[in-house]
Amino acid sequence: MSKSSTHGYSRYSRTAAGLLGKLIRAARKKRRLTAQETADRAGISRGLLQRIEKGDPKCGIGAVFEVATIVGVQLFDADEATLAGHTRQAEHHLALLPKSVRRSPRTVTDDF
Amino acid sequence: MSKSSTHGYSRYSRTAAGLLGKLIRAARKKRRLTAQETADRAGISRGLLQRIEKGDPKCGIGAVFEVATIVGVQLFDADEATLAGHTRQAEHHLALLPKSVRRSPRTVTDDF
DNA sequence: TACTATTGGTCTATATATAGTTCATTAATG
DNA sequence: CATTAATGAACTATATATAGACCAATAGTA
Repeated sequence: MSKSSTHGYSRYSRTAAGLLGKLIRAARKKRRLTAQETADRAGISRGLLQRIEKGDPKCGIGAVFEVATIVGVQLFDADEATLAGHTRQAEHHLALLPKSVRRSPRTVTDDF
Repeated sequence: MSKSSTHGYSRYSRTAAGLLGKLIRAARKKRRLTAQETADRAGISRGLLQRIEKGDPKCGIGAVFEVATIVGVQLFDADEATLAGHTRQAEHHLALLPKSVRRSPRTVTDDF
């Protein structure tokens, strides 16, 4: 973090992470899953689950996705197969784009 | 990671993280943003951006959300205000749920 | 084709996320 | 009301994510 570092990321990112955490927590309780059992199923510690539900932006996205899936919160509201389909589509889309982004030649004249 | 640790998270989580990375990469190139400039705007290193676009599940969710926002990939396809509204709704929903999940009393009889 | 920005990869030092405890408090349930 | 599972909040040691170089290969432009 080379930027401000005082508050880290943008408000939007923090809001999004916080919302996801709350959705996870609500879904977990709705399904009557204990924090410990949920953590066990996800293969993480109970402490990390607490941070995830609190919306800590430093949590690994894999751990968050894992927990979200377990408690039934769908990020892309799609199953595995559909997701794979979207992946192929994204790859196809990506293949059509230039492989490296060539920045505007900077108007090299460097005038003053 | 106390589980298998050989491949880490579930296939679904890895697919989701990978898809998100590809979407970010495609969106970045579509907007003609170089990796370096995007990383600078997000306040992260170029190396981390590479890992994010590659779908590395170990990347912090805050960093991923930050980059996603910058290149225009909306996780919740909603703006800041709408997100805050959803947050309040989640909080309300959460307030109605029992504060701690009481596991089935285990049929304590411990019979045999 | 020549030039050079962009990218991908590797490596190291540092920061920090995580697991795994412990303890106190809370709140379901009987 | 009593019991005790569940939670929240520290704390420490270890694993590892990250920044910040570096270099080589690629691929846009002119």
